[in-house]
Amino acid sequence: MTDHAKPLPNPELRDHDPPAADPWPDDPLAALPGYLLRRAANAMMAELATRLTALDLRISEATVLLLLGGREDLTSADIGKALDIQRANMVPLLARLETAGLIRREPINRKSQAILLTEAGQDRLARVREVTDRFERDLLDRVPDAHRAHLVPALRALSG
Amino acid sequence: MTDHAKPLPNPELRDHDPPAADPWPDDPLAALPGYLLRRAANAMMAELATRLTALDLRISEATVLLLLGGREDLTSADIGKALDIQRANMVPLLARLETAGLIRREPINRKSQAILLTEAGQDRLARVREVTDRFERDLLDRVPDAHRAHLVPALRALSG
DNA sequence: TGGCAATTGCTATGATTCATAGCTTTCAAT
DNA sequence: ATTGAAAGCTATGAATCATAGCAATTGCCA
Repeated sequence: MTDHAKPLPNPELRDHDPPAADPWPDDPLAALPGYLLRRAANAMMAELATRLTALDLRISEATVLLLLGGREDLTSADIGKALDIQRANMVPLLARLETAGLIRREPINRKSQAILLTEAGQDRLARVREVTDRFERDLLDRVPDAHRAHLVPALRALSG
Repeated sequence: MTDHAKPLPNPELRDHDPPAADPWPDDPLAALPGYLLRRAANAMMAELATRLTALDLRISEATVLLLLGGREDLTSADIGKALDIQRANMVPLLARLETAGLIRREPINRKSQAILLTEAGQDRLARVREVTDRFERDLLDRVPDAHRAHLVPALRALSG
């Protein structure tokens, strides 16, 4: 939930003058993009998870609602493929959403069923959108102007 | 382990002309920085984890070795604080490293003990550095030149 | 100096996430 | 008509992570 690594204790060299630049001059990890990527993602996801508790949703559940918005033709397997969730793991996820009355299932044929939002699901989705819109805005606000426009393209290059 | 979300099936509108630009024109998540951040981090961490299996180390274990490099004064609690790992969860982590002969413990007083690398630990650390150096280089190589320099500053703004 | 709060390292435990394997039913293509 | 693939599910195990509590020790402060 919290993800704020503390600087290492620095037994010797208590006073090194440039107090700016690198906030953790003795942390061998602070410069590693991979490490920073993980930390940033952890911190942001923890933040988002916290905000979503007000809607009684986990991140994965909110993501499913987002994906379902406006669509009425997606199967459990489709959603799983889009979000990289195993078929087996879709079961409890959708079960929870169904129990909460947010989704229902519509038979496509005797094998497949479409997952679609109930009215309650649409309402909840609207609130999810408020939370995520605000979240995305806050997230971008945290990155300095000079770098902001580069974040999405850079991340996109990494996620494929 | 895999983290490659597939585009959604697009039942209607099979041919929309600009085939470039947004590779997932119908994916409502593709534009969200938070979502991309999570996906990028998952993809990269899966990749790093795979590379580290050759050294029989998990990411958290390799990170501890990295942190321990050159230091001989860090306690379990120090490491935990630096990496944001609960004290309780440091126990099995360090136990595994100790069993593997990579670290040993040196009493500081009757309450605390310093964690330090054995010779084998130093050797393993050297190999960890090779893997992570290469990994960080490959990671940065994946992001287009125009955005590369902005990644670390942007991530740094998000992790604190 | 005596006492008390904080720290250390640990056990135990539960929640969450995620991957794998296997099963049955159904669809689809040859 | 048969067979291979897909859908949806169960069961299970691994890994990560958070919480609570405990005993011993330390350090601060009156």
